[in-house]
Amino acid sequence: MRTGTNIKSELSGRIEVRGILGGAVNELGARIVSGEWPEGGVISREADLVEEMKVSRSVVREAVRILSAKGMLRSRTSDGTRVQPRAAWRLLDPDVMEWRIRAGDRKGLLQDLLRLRLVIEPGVAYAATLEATEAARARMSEAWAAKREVFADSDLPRDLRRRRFIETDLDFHRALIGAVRSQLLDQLFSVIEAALELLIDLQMRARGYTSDMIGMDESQAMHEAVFDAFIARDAEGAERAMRRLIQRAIDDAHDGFALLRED
Amino acid sequence: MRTGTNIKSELSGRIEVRGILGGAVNELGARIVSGEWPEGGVISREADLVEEMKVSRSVVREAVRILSAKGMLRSRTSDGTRVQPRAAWRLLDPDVMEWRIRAGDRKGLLQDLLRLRLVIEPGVAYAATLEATEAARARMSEAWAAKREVFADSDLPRDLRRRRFIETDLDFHRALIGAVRSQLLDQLFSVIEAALELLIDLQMRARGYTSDMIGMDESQAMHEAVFDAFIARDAEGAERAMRRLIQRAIDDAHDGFALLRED
DNA sequence: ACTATCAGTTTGTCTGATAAAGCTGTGCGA
DNA sequence: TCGCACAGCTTTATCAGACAAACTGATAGT
Repeated sequence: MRTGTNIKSELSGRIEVRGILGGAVNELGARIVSGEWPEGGVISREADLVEEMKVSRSVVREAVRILSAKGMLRSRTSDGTRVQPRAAWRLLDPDVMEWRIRAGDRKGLLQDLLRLRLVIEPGVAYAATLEATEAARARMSEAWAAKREVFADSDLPRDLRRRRFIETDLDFHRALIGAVRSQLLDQLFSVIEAALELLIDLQMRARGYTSDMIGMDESQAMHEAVFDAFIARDAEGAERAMRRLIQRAIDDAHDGFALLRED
Repeated sequence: MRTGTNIKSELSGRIEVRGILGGAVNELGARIVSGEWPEGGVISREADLVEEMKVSRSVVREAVRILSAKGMLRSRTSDGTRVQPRAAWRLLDPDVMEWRIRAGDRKGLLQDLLRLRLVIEPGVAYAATLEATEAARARMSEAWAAKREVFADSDLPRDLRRRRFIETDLDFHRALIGAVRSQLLDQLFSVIEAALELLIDLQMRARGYTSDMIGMDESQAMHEAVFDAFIARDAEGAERAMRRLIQRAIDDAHDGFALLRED
């Protein structure tokens, strides 16, 4: 089942794009986020795109439709197809997210994503603690037990342990979010999570090493605080503990990215 | 500029869809959310859609592409075009949101949206209080002053006052969110806000009356508590006050919807 | 200065033909 | 009997070309 590597090549949740059209969509999407055309500016005419990309007009048109559906383009007869202002883009769409991540400005995106998590997850912890059903409480206990077990198992190979640490960590957060029972929240989190995963992965590759597990102990203790408060039905306590946890992740990420280029 | 009515006919942020294609996209989108085809089931073949909708094959294909870009459909040669599971739909996309709202299950959607607000906005208040720049603090003060002025001005015609009350209320929340300086958060909120607006509007129409201003005093006092804590840089206080505020809105909405059909 | 009109540009829509992908049943061989 | 290669069928994918419609900007007439 598992691929044997924890390297993610693509952000999950994306639309499957096969064939010629898939290539055209990705190319166009990448060209747009790259800033090849300014916001509000017209892109190449259909006829020109046909030549540039060596595909038929129908493929060009369908690709443009897809990008338009994501808020990135807008066509009008005789005026051409224009790049929409970024504020109109579906920034939370996995495809848009991936193009942006690959196009650069990873630091800004990372900050934005982590900030979003910092804003949302404490509230999630609060609401989950108050509203969890018995089933949800049981699921949380399982997730915590699994996380704890992996943490304690020092016999595991370093790499496998690291992978399982991340997996059980994600599952812990997912279980908490699941307790709130909101489709919108589930989806929101899955996009944030996938984007962070890709971002962090690219980051690690760029630095040419697999991050070690420094800070694991603190992280584990902080998760325990969240879990304990959750079980004790202490919503405010869970909220505070979660805030500390995310804040620490942000500090770590900041340190990690500090070595990088921009800013 | 203003239309003279505060009735919203369409959710803001939607892709502009003109012409024949626009009609086809909306029809197909509506048919999908209506459950005409089960999740995972194949929809009509291209050739059949051409007949059903009386449009050309290119229009059908472009419409399908747009819906696919929103995660609602997926096409494969020889297997047909299938409705994707709801979890794959871009639920936060304004178009998808509008189709869902119009298709029914308004109560479930309203609950989900309000729950999302309840989870997010206290965290927003917390982060905004900590991170606001001087400019953001000034903007908040303006927003609060405007809200206060409208509230105090009992000379305004009832209808106008109500409208301005809602406007200044929204602006208050927008100013707070702006203080966090996150594009993703801005966009997330704008979708939630637009959806709630449409939902509440349809609700009021359904009940055939314009909601009066009962509860305005309490609402105003709660906003004041948020503002005061924000100004005093009391992040936890702002968070708590915001939570009370949203919770009350939820209770009100629940009362309002209680008269309705389902559940 | 203003308006109606016309020519030109670009996307929108329709049609038909062919390619490619994927499913399904058939029959051959072990 | 089981499994597998293959052929035929279904459906979407891609290409090509023609004409329609929407909009722009220039121009001519008042």
